Amino acid sequence: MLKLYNTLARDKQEFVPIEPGKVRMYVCGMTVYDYCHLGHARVLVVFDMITRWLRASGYDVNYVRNITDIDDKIIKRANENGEPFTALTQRFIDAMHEDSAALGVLPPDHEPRATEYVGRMLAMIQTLIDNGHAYAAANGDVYYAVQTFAEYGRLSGKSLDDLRAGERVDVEPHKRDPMDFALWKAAKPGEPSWPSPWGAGRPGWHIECSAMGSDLLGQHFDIHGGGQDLQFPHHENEIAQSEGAHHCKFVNYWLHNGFVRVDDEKMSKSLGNFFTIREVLEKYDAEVVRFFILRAHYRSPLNYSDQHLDDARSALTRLYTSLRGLNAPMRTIDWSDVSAARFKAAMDDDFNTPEALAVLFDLAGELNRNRDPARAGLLRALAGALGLLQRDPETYMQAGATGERGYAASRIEALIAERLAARRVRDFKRADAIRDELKSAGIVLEDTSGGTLWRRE
RNA sequence: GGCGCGUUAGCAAAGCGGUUAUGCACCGGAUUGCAAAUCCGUGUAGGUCGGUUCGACUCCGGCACGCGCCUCCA
Repeated sequence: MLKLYNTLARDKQEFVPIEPGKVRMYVCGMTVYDYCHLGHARVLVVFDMITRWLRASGYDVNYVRNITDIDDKIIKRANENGEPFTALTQRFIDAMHEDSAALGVLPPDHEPRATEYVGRMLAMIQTLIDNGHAYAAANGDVYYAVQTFAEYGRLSGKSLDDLRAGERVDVEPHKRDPMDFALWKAAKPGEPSWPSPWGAGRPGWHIECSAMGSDLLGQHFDIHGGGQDLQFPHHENEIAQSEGAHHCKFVNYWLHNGFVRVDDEKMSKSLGNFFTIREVLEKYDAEVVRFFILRAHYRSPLNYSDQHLDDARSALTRLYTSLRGLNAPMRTIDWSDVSAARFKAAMDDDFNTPEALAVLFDLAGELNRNRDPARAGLLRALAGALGLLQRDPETYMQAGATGERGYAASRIEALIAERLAARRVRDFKRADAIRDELKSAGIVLEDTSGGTLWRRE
């Protein structure tokens, strides 16, 4: 029985899908004006893991992750670059696809772009006006009137009074209430715009997700996810828009992943303390990064540092080491097996990946003691549910070893052969010199009964 | 100021009202020509003060510290 922490209920709840056997899930994706950083990597990996686990649990999942390809920052950045905004967004969409593929993130079933849904958004805004939830202001903006939605603040646990009393609420003369938010923004000169009944303009950020979600998944669906920072105001506003327009419950379960931090501070564009995915992948194997993310529970904060990545690499190497030289066929998982059952119990408990990984390490230890191919197959199959351990062990061990400062595989093999010859005549001085030379190049040799294996450090 | 979350060993990170988490690092032993890997073993925890309990890291309360949201942010 799958239980998940629902932000809306502030508690773990048993997962009951709207339609038996099916899960409809929407996750807020990226605003594409720059390369994705590690915070984005976490959303990608976490909801990929959740999708994989739901599928492993037998659900038919329809996973939608949108792309915001029109907004203030995109326009600003495109103007700075002197390029059409569409050229900018396409470039970063391509980059995002590269990054997520590297991290082993499966493509979502649908990846709608905001600019493709403007018509749908306009219709929804009109409905909100008709329903008395929205109003067109004199400046051409259209706002949502938060006071008309009684539940406003329920998701984030804030009351309108508290919000208004907040220190940083700016007063906007066209709004009836300081907390009202824009559904449609009137175009300023030189900005990309779409025609509308309220004049040329472009959609507000929040209406995008309401429109895309309801179009692809229906007015009421199972799971909505995203980073913790989207809880307020973005998701709060989505609820107000969707329920205000459709008069039915929007989403049953709200899932929010924790932040990636640097020195105990949130990693973010505005703080400037971010590391892009591609930056990190220059130094670390993508699977190590994925493992690093899944090592922490998805709702906990995750501190980024080279030391933690090094640590993750050593740990992942232990798992791959246990599979070395074993023919581990992928099989259907027998969930009645004790280890498999432990793994399932952990994952069913709000996707407890740290606990699930502990099961994998126990299996690795078991394999090191007893080289049983069937158990190796189980280890790989369980890890596969997390998108891990799917490569050949030697491929993983040797990946990234031949770089600028590394040695080509052929050269390593030649040196190993030379060392073997030296060892045969008990010239250990020469043999050790070769090993030291490779060691300084980041290559570790391991003499086994079956010959000498090598791996990058 | 309002609302919320966290504090576990050297580092990272879980479960659990009483029984080994797990990983990295470290130490002892086995193995090895020496290593590496692996195995066996030891040690290192639960911010602080109080309460509940036969018994609390685990429940309750105070305090301290840290973090997040209240503004674009995954």
